[in-house]
Amino acid sequence: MSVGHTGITTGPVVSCEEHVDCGIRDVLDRIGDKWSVLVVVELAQGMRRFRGLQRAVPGISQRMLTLTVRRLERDGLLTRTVHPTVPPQVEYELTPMGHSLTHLVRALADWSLEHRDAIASARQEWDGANPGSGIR
Amino acid sequence: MSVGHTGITTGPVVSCEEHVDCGIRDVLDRIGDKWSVLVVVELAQGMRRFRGLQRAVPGISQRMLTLTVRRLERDGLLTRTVHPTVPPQVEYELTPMGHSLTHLVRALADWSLEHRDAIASARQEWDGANPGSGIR
DNA sequence: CTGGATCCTGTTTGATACTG
DNA sequence: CAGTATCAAACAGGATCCAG
Repeated sequence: MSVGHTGITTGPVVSCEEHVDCGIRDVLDRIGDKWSVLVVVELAQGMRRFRGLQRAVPGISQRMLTLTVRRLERDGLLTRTVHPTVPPQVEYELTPMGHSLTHLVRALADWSLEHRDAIASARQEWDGANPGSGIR
Repeated sequence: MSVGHTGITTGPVVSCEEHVDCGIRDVLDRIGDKWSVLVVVELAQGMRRFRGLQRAVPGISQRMLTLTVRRLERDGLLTRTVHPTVPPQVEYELTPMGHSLTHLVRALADWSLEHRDAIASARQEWDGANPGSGIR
């Protein structure tokens, strides 16, 4: 560490002016995939079981739901509680860190809603000006 | 999912009353890819040319930079200005909407920095408890 | 019910070579 | 400098079958 600007050694508040990558990639690799955000949003409303999650997130396959919750569990964003009953019962619930992530997701949703129209028209205009460009 | 079923509507934790997907997918498809955020962060500091961008985003290939800026241009997040000189000069600059996106990116970076340690240790712990699971 | 294991497909990305 | 074109590798995701 060579930055001694404020004399603080371990607690840099945010400064994206120095490095392009401020660790954003870590978050995006986590929530940027196809299903994680949807699962987190559903779990924001309370504990869910496997089937409940799958029903709540239409279109997700068994395989992808398993992979998604495993990754979220690995990152400490949710807990997985197995009840050794028959048939088996597994409960998924957000951790405090998982709940804090929902605030970020909220910000994402807000920005999305605020600009979706502008983006849609920008796309339409661009596609009109650049026919057959292959960009999507 | 939200209406007509058993009333577990435990309050407005997240205001996604109608759909689990509030349009978040639109944003994530846009900025969730490997390079867009890095390009946007670099452009947040001002106008850049093609080579400048490529130098500022280490590891990006010519091809991916081209694709990335084209998509961002299509979505109205940046402008591409061609100067018919020799050699050619192309300037990229964020639009107002692109700048507003940087605020969201900042929120992402904030959350990331705030929780990166907790996530790292959670991963380490999980990996220790689940050897050879193949999850990453 | 909760997954693990396999196979298969489309998309994304990187490397390389070439152009105006 | 600023791309385009092409090929191949890597990966994510879906479908299906099977097990505890």
